[in-house]
Amino acid sequence: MNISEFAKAAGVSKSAVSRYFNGGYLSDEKRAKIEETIKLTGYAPSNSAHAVKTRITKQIGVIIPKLSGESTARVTEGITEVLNAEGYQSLLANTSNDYNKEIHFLDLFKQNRVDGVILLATVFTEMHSRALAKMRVPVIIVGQNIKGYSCVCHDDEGAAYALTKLMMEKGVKYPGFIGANMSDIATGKNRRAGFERAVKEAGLNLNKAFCEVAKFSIDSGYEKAKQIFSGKTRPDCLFCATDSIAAGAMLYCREAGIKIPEDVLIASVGDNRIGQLAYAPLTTAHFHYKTAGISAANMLLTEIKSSNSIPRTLQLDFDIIERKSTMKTETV
Amino acid sequence: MNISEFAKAAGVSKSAVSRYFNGGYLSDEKRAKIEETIKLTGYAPSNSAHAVKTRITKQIGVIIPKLSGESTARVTEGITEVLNAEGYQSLLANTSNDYNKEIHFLDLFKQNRVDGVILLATVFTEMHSRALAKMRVPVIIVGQNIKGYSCVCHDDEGAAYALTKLMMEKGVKYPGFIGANMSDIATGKNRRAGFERAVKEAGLNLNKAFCEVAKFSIDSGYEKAKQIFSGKTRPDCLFCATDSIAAGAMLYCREAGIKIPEDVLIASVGDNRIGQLAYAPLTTAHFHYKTAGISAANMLLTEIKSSNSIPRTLQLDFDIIERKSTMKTETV
DNA sequence: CTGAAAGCGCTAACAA
DNA sequence: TTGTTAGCGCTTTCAG
Repeated sequence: MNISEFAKAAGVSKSAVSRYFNGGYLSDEKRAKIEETIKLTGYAPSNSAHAVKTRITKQIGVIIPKLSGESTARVTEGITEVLNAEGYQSLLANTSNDYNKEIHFLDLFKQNRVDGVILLATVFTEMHSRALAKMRVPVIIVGQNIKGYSCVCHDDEGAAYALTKLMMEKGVKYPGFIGANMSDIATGKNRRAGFERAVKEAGLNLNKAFCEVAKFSIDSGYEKAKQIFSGKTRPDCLFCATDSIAAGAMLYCREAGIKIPEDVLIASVGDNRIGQLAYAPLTTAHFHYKTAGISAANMLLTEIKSSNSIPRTLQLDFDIIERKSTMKTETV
Repeated sequence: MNISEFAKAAGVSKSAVSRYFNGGYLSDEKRAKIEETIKLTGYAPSNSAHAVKTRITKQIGVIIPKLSGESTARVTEGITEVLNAEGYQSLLANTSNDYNKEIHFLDLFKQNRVDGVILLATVFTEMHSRALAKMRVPVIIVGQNIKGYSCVCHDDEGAAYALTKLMMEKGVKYPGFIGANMSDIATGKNRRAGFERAVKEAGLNLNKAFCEVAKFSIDSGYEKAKQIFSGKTRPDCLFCATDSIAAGAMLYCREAGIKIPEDVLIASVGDNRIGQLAYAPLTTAHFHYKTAGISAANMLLTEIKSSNSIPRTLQLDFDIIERKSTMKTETV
């Protein structure tokens, strides 16, 4: 059923119907007639046709690196919550950590004429800039701080620093590190920088054999921990870039009989549920992921409404949560 | 830029451009011209306009009860993966466990003229049937087995039975249960049924004081475990409807000094990552969530293509994974 | 193989 | 307040 048929059924003009749905002048009488006919027919106007005329789709493209991961899930949850509340819908694109797909989805979003885009970024390349430049709609980047774009991000360096420092203060001597790929500025580079700053401040040397780069998974954390702990000497503390990596490392430690925190302290960033319940509850930096999603969505909606606004960056703070994995009395 | 402007820029007719994008007859010469001009201008045809004409949006509405939860995330991941691969986009609607919102989103999807709907169902009411009846597109229901609809679901009763039986065989005498709301047929009713069947078969009586209903959260599991374990007598085994609930229960046990598996066996359904890493690794039934998502999406796509097909139900099997939380030698 | 033209369902002047 | 009308950007006959 289309607007003409519906208008006829209701005994009013197309315009009246259009006005009813878009809030124009309308007599109560016609309004009542229309409402009644809606109940009868279940008519709902077509978004597509509406979009062709108005160039407003009320759809937002959301690009995420993966769905089954607590942090991205929480960000996405925050995003969709405010988007839905404001009458927008989310076109969700999952890249499965393949950032070439980000470009692909950006193109798709262009065809869909979305009103805006939120990109949960990992690696940001030249290709990304080019693809984003072509989008004629506001874009918000979450999780990375990229010059020239509106961003919502976390204090990765600060969190890694605080966590590492907390361990340093327990008097450890041989710091270990399992990080993420350095091309991921926030998770890879910045967290590593924070770790190194704290190590340096403590006057310690970094043994390269204790430093590894893992993928974002428990399995990968397990493997890297195995490598690190299978040498003659072992670290007495381990900073992991993410909770998943730490979870994998802890799994290995349990198997290998390495005690946490007696033999090695462990800390990581993210505050996943997993860390809370682990056999050695994990010291972590709580990032406000959902808040990040909410903020990003609000930022986007603001930009959509005010058509042209300058890029701005929102950095969210973190909370250090100390749990058993670093609870060791000083041994200096 | 629209098709007319683009056609002019490329020196061809609108029809030629349309044919280029939709695969009609076209000379190589024109094809080349068009391709070149696309590179130059970055033109992409509007999905909305396309949808108005063809009534095909290439969008699928996906309704989920929540995003940050491993099982739904994995189902959704499976869904989006095949949808994207087939050139469809997912309009994601998160109800935050408020099933009135499901009706709302169904209405929205009608306006969006989505090509199909996938509903990760929890509670299914009369309102749902009515709303679904109004949709003129194929619908697949995931997670529940509902008469008259195409469904992809799990063997909830069987999994609960197998898990409970596994515990019964260890010679326990006082079964405990933390379930989900009975209005959720799959998770609430069926899992409870499986549990009770195994208990009955073992010739044991169910102490009502050891049975609780929890929400889908760690916190709720914790609270209910507290209630169950704070009486004079205690259960010596505990079946939980979900891993989150079990996780909460384990958290309480750890606090209360109740040893797993020495004092109480625990098992639950879902195989969340959390169970693997827990201080007492959790015995669980692995449900193939991602496969469910993939199957549902494929089923939907099939229905979309073949316009009219009869409802069918696909029930996925499970795997029992025994871990330490039930590893107790028989004490008969 | 190609272009002109009609029309998808809707909105938004405009004149009444 | 209202209805008429001219499109929005695209597809798709249809005649060439």
